[in-house]
Amino acid sequence: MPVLCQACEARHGGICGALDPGQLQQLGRQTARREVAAGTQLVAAGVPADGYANILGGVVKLIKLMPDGRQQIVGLQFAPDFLGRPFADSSDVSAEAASTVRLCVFSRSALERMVAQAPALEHRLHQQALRELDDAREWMITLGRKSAPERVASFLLLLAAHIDPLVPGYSTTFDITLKRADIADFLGLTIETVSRNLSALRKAGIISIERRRCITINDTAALEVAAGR
Amino acid sequence: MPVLCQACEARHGGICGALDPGQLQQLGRQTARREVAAGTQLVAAGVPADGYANILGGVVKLIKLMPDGRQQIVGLQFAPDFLGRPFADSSDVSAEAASTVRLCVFSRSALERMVAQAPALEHRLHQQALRELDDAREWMITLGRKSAPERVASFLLLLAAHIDPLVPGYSTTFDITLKRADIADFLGLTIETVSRNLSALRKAGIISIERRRCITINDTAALEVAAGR
DNA sequence: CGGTGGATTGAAGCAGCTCAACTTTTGTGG
DNA sequence: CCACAAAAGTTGAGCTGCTTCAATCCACCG
Repeated sequence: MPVLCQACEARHGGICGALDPGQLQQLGRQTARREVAAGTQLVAAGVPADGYANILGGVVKLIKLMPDGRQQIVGLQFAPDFLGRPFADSSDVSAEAASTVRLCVFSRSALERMVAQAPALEHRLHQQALRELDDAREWMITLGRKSAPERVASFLLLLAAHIDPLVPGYSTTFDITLKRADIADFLGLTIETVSRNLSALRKAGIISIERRRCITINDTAALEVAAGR
Repeated sequence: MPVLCQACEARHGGICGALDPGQLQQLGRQTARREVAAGTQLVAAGVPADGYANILGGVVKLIKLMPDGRQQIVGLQFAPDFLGRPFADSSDVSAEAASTVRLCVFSRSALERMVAQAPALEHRLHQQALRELDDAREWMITLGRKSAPERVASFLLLLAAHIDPLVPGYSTTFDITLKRADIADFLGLTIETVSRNLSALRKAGIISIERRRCITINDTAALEVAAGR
């Protein structure tokens, strides 16, 4: 088993966990590690994608754009998520690195070859699609029915839950990788409203903020209440 | 091939399209047709589901509920969609018939047996999950970034596109199966705002409304503009 | 140390909500 | 089949929470 894959699989179930050592080695020969800077466009909506990737580290934004420029972040992806749209020439969402992102990239044909050999691989992809569907629907209630304070609290909990794949449950101290504008686009709010509500949580003592990017959650239970569940 | 399945498959790709005639017949022996009234709970969130179904006709609401009673409809399903959460004991969304719904129901074990025999069946389920994911993300931009008038117009277009699986593109005349309260829960608005904006579209001549339930789209292009794309 | 981009804070405006009255449709029993 | 009740929908008026617009602040970097 390639050393890289060991590190990758140590986390909870990347898709490669479906492969046996031989298959893993075969795929390993067709993959490349890459590190991209924050802001890099990884997938362009409507443009045929050249390949796929597994996320080894960092945060990826999934973005949908309206013709007039309004935009909505429809999902965040973290290690060890699979990045790309299987079985389609192009995706209708764009993906952009929100932080420095480490990727394990491979071609479309390489993936298709592996799927043909290992049906369990498609099962893993299917499971991830179902998980993303659950996440998307969970976020729909946030966008449709929660107030601004509840949305901001929900966002902090979501980030705390996923930012470090090695920490089970919530991380208590972490960097918000996203800019305020990204948070606003994720929450369906304006940057001013996001800022005001972060300040409110800070003043309430529920969180602490250092240097505007580093968050400490002082009271997880209170934050959950503030998030509306 | 069972006669029932012919009618079902005539529509665009229900999951059974993945089966050969022999497999179809085998599955056919383990299925039952059922018709349920509007309002019937089909899947309860968090409760182990006894089985799955294909939708043969009607509209199904997928609902998420907050502890304090606020609710959000996170999706609508139409024929020939598959209903249920594969590979999980329970779903975290509830499903309820929004109209009289005709179903082709089968047990969990029946589905699992067929999946084991026909890998193409899982591929179909996977494709539907990806389609639902696309739909959910498309709706997230509606919830997060569109104004009330845009949301109402978007809803009418969504309904027109799916209400009759035999009509390609948009139906021009159809019944809104949903109550105003359902529409509000789908759009993240109140019933009053939904009502006002339907009236506005009617006064603008873009749609006509008869007996409060039957909609005619007079100007599809104008409705698309009103929907924000 | 000064410049730049992102973040915060304040004040005013407005879109959608709440509350309330009324209308239309649907359902039920005589 | 009609009378009546209940449910669903519409419309209006006032209010609230988020946005908009504007000024200021702060971290980072040459």
